[in-house]
Amino acid sequence: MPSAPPTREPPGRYQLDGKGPVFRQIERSITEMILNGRLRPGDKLPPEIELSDLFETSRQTVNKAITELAKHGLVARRRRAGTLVCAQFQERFVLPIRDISELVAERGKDYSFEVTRRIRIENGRAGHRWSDLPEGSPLLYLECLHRAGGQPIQFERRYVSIEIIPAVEQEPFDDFSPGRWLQLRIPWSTVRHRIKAINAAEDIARPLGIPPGTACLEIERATVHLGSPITLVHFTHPGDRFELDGLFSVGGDLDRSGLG
Amino acid sequence: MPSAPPTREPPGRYQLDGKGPVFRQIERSITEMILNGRLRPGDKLPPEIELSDLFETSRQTVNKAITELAKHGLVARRRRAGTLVCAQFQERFVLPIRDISELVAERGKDYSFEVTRRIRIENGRAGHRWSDLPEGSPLLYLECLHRAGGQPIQFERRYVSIEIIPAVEQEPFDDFSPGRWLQLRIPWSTVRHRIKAINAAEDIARPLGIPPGTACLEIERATVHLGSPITLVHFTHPGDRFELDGLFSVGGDLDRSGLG
DNA sequence: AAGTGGTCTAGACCACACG
DNA sequence: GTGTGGTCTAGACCACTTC
Repeated sequence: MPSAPPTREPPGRYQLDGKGPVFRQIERSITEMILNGRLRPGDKLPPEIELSDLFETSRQTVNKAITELAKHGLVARRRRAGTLVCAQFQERFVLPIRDISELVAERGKDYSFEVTRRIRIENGRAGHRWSDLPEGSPLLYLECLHRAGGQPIQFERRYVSIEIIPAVEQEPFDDFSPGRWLQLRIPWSTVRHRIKAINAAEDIARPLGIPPGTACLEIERATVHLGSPITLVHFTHPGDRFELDGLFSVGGDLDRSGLG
Repeated sequence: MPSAPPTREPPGRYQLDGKGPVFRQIERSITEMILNGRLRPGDKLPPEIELSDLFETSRQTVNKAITELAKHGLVARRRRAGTLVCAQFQERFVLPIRDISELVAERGKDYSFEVTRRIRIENGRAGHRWSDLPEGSPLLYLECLHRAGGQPIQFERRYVSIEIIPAVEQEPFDDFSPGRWLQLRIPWSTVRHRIKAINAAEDIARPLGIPPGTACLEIERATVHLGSPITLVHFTHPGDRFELDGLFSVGGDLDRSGLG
């Protein structure tokens, strides 16, 4: 270990630390001041012009830094009024939703899937309905079981619009799961997710190998491309075998977390 | 309505549409080309210098636009190699997690809460454990029921570190729920979420007024500030009264969705 | 009216990665 | 080496919005 620097500045003045791009240094400097409480919610930051003097840089560079902070919700900007530290960095938590095969692989288990059912139906018939498409639209209905280390971990029920993706009728899904296959073939532009807890009904409990009534996490995903609904899928996971999780840090990685 | 423009360009060349800031126009132009399939995964975009000629603007402006697209995952940039259209706009879905009182208010129902239990404990005793803190740390344990239109919608069990937030011991939580109170008082810097489905045990089912075994969505949130764990909370929601949802669109709002 | 952020320019130097 | 993106500058004009 080299000796400590001669003077230990109290962290967080309008001051650069020389590490990395200047605009990142500015971001860090101000984020630290907010986290330290040196800048408190409602406080006004100096105008860009003044900050560019304090940091001895151009106004563009300051603007880039502060605009970034505003995107992350730490400050709010308004012309004439200036830049204010947000009352609360909003409840801006976000949760990533990832592909099951990746998650399984990441945990070092074998991933496998099996298409267990595959029928052509018309929308609205036989208890199948996808309300984003008109009655009678031709659909492919798929059921697919995903396993981690041999144990069922996700049961998938999916509708695919045959009008939009005619090729789906011929596809055997030997190499790729329906989700992957679609992902590789069709770009999406809008996706809606809904996440809820359900008690597993008999038809879901059986393939998953769990007692009926077991709590399951259900993720619904509706995918649209340029206004056309492409696929609607329900992923069902036994509650004791799967959870969503996400870590979120303000300003990137200032905080070494303190969490396991 | 003015008359339609004389020529209808096929959408998506390297061309501006005159609406809004130039860098947004560039973003739109390229996003459209990707969604249209005019630019396909793996395709290389012209270098910034060239784009700045095509769009008749400065390189800075082009850079700002493309950097944005890269952040959204539509393209990947590498020095020397150039800018490539991503194979798949990754599974970059994210799900916002919001405060229950806001959600309730948004749906036009009355929100209320009630602190139903409040005890001081030492970590690791009497069945209470928060593994991010050492054995024996003084904690405040709170239970709190949140209602929407009189109906229980969220049951909250929370630990607060008394060492970090001594004031919490005196706080009656009359005006603000524990979550709000902490939010106003303590900034956080890192948050971990876990979401799973559970069958409601008796002690949770009773306050929520649901039969034991009912599937519930459980959200765990651990909050840390500058390395110090602040609070750990479990929110439990009856599966039939609550769901998380989120809509995600590529490139902002190009797509009018096609979803209800 | 004036202060503040929003955007744009033309040019520059640098860092990196590939050939 | 050389092409490409990454960053920075000094200056400019404009658009809000509050004073």
